[in-house]
Amino acid sequence: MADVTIAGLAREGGVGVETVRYYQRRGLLETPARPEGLGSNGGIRRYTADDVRRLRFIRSAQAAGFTLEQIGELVALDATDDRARARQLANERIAALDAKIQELKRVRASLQRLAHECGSGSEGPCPILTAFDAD
Amino acid sequence: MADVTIAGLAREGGVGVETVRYYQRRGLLETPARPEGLGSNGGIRRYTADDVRRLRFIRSAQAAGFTLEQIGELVALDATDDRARARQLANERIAALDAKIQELKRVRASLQRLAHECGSGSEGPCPILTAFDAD
DNA sequence: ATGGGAGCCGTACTATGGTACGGAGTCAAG
DNA sequence: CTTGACTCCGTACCATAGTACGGCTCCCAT
Repeated sequence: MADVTIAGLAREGGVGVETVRYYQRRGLLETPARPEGLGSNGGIRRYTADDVRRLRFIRSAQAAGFTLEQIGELVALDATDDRARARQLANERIAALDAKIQELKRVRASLQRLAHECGSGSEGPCPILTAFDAD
Repeated sequence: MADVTIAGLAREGGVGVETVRYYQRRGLLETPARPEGLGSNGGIRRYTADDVRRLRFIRSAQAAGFTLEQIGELVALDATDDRARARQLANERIAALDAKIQELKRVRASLQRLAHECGSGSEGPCPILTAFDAD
């Protein structure tokens, strides 16, 4: 993959240009040096496959429930060899994910019950407000 | 359960007083009339078990991923008998939950792999930035 | 009778994660 | 040689979901 401009990077990462800039401001992505001097395209920054990888990492990590602040730590960590810290962060997140998954399953069951109760018959209100009562 | 003041309601719902007020402003909770006239406690509003139920519903629905706006619709819906709409909202959310649960499981697996790779050996960085690459 | 804690209310501020805007420079095509 | 697309940069604005603040009233205990 040839180096790309910020728009290309954004496209590869599935985000908008402004979001890339925002991540740069947050320190999650680096801002490559502007090529200066003659013969340079008007100082347009170029991004590498590495930047794309980083950006995709950010999106996945977000999906995993990390905040941008935590992601910043992870990104920084990648350059170090503090395996213990990396493991710790991962394990904390796994525990949080497990809890979250359980919770989502519970509410899913409640919604299923609600949909079912609202599905049979066709009169009167269905008990929305009590939908989660057995949780 | 005797009727309670706003602080009691908040306590029962596991939220702060300010949050209750916020929900009232959003129209998710009703603001009971202030008892006026002599013999009334200085116009302090009282909340019922029904309000507590409502508040708890809001919290559960939030956990289910509904936004406050959607929750507003659900609460309003409870008073009607539009079963179809209620079912629709529930089913949409179930689908979204299923997707979310799958996604969380995927990233969980990635994190597990990351933790594992960072766990064996104790030298060099672990490949944080590629942790999600197989997703 | 007085001081503290609740309640009431409006308004302002916060955090998170973006999204938009305006001006200036630069490049390529028509 | 102008038009349009894109970059760069700073700054401002947005939505969501709260959280805090200050001023006022009121009741109860000391």
